[in-house]
Amino acid sequence: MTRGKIQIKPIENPTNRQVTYSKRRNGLFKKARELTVLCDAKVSLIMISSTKRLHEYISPNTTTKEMIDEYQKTMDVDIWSSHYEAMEEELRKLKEVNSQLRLEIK
Amino acid sequence: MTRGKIQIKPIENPTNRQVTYSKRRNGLFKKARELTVLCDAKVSLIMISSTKRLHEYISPNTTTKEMIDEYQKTMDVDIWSSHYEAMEEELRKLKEVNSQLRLEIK
DNA sequence: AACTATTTATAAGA
DNA sequence: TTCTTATAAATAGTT
Repeated sequence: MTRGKIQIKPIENPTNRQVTYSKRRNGLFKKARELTVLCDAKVSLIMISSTKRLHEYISPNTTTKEMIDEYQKTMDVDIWSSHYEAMEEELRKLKEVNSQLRLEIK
Repeated sequence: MTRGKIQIKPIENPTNRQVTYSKRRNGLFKKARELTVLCDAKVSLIMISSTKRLHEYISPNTTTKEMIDEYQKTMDVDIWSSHYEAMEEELRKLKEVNSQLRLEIK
């Protein structure tokens, strides 16, 4: 981009990669903030670096949960379902035990 | 920014607002893609326009759910809990019935 | 962290 | 919506 155009390909050197990540992360945050204000938009932006650090931006007029709910509704996917699985298993077992107990009473 | 610098404040004219939204949304997508490739990062970007349209970018090496799980872990919030309420109530009732049945057996 | 030469993004106009 | 282009903004390489 400057001092010579770059190719969009993985930066091998870890230090350079981290520096570029920091610079561009800030650039992305700024753009997200501007979009929010200029266009009355809602933006959720979550970034995880190659060193596993997490950074997020969320528009002031919303919440991350609200954005995810909206995403789920619009994309017609059920992002919560896997979280129900353990609970469903517990429910199933309780019902089974319950049936057994009723049989014993008879 | 061009043909004169702009102020970062709400665009009142709905048509202009929509045009700017489209342009900047594409800009943000491009930056998100570049960050992913250059820095081996994971990016989740969800945008909702003032006209309630939703657009998203998710890095190819992850999923929206994985990003949300990571967010939750890092931020130490429980974004799922409100989704469990009905199930928790059902579990509570089943356990109660279960206890009653055990009492009857005795 | 700062600097700056360039590239990139984009506002307004067509 | 899509293209153009003058200008503002972002940023890669350097210090």
